Amino acid sequence: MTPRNKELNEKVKDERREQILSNSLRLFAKKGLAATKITDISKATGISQGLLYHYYKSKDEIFIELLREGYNKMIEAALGLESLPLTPLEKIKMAIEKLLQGFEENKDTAYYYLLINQASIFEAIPDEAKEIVKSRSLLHEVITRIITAGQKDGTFKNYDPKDMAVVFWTSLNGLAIYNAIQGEDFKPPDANILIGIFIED
Amino acid sequence: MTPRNKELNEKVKDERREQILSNSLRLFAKKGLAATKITDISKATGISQGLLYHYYKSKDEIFIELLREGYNKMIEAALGLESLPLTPLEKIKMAIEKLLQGFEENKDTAYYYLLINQASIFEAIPDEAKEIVKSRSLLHEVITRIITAGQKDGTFKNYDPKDMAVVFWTSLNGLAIYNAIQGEDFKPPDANILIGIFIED
DNA sequence: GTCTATATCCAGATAGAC
DNA sequence: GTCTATCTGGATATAGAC
Repeated sequence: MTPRNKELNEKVKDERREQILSNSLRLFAKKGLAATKITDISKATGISQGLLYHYYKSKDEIFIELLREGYNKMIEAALGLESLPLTPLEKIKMAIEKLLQGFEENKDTAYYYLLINQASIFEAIPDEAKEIVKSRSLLHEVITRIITAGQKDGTFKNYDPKDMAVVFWTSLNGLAIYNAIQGEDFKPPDANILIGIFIED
Repeated sequence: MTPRNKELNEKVKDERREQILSNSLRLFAKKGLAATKITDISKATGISQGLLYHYYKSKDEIFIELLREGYNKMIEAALGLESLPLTPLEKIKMAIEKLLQGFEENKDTAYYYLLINQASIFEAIPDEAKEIVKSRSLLHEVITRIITAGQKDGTFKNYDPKDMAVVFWTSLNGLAIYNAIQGEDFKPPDANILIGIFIED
């Protein structure tokens, strides 16, 4: 086998792994880890159940990889947002709008939220998954910093910034769930309603 | 067997059923329907696995009964709130405070939320459970009516009342989830933060 | 009513042929 | 790489003894 073919094969393998991940994300989000059968995933991907083990060594491994992926995306987005040359208010507005828009345009965004929720709430998930969700506090910290800055410059209300960050995240999480439940019927609420948490308008 | 004994036996049976329900609620909320094994429930209740089938004919039946119970409690609470002789603002304040307080004092309140979420999100739940969660819209309608009244009397902001009801419910739902995740560490955020969704303060 | 034993089924994972 | 066949374990539900 020439190096060229080797490279091509690797690419094909990666693509197949991508397909598996993508199908698993939807299934895990809509059925939950325990209720999603390995055959559900193989059927959705159009391969035999045995072949799936050629790409991943267990159902848990797929779940963990997706969870890690989801977390990384969120943390990157949060840190990216924080570093933009914007006022705190503009940052919060942008976060809310981007997320609501993301929910509407691409179901994957909301699916990742559902995965993280599962991993956070449920006890019966792999240890490695539990480890990943512990980093949740990082996201709270980013938002808390932005809120504190917004209070310093006088634009934000003066409640405990940690409380405000909790309300911020739990509200968006609640909306992600609502979006997943509504499916195609989802219509995002006016972003200004949520911004009322932070400022007088 | 005298009627007196019959009555007593019925009572004992009801109590045992109550214990099973109570343990199942916690387990279903924390592990999910699919990952909760019938032996988990019997162990928690301190009875043999076989005996459980004397009280309920399947795991699904227990789940459905709990779901129905949770819904009835919420709808009763919502309708009760609506009929109180209070202003719309007072009603909303009361709803938020009572719920946050309920989350803190009694984990069952949040567990019911988690059950309803599972039933709403997951596809792999019994048909009868799906039917129950369809009545969710009733709760939205009650809050929408209160919001509309608050807009008429000029105290509430003038966004689409349906959007505001969505934000209201999804926020509280998000907080219920957060509470369940935090467990004993849960400290409810200042209720006034949420009230900022509705009014200028 | 309560338990232990067991029938039945199904799912995760592996083995081996092509 | 891909499939079919199979092993193994575990979970639901039932049966039957006490």
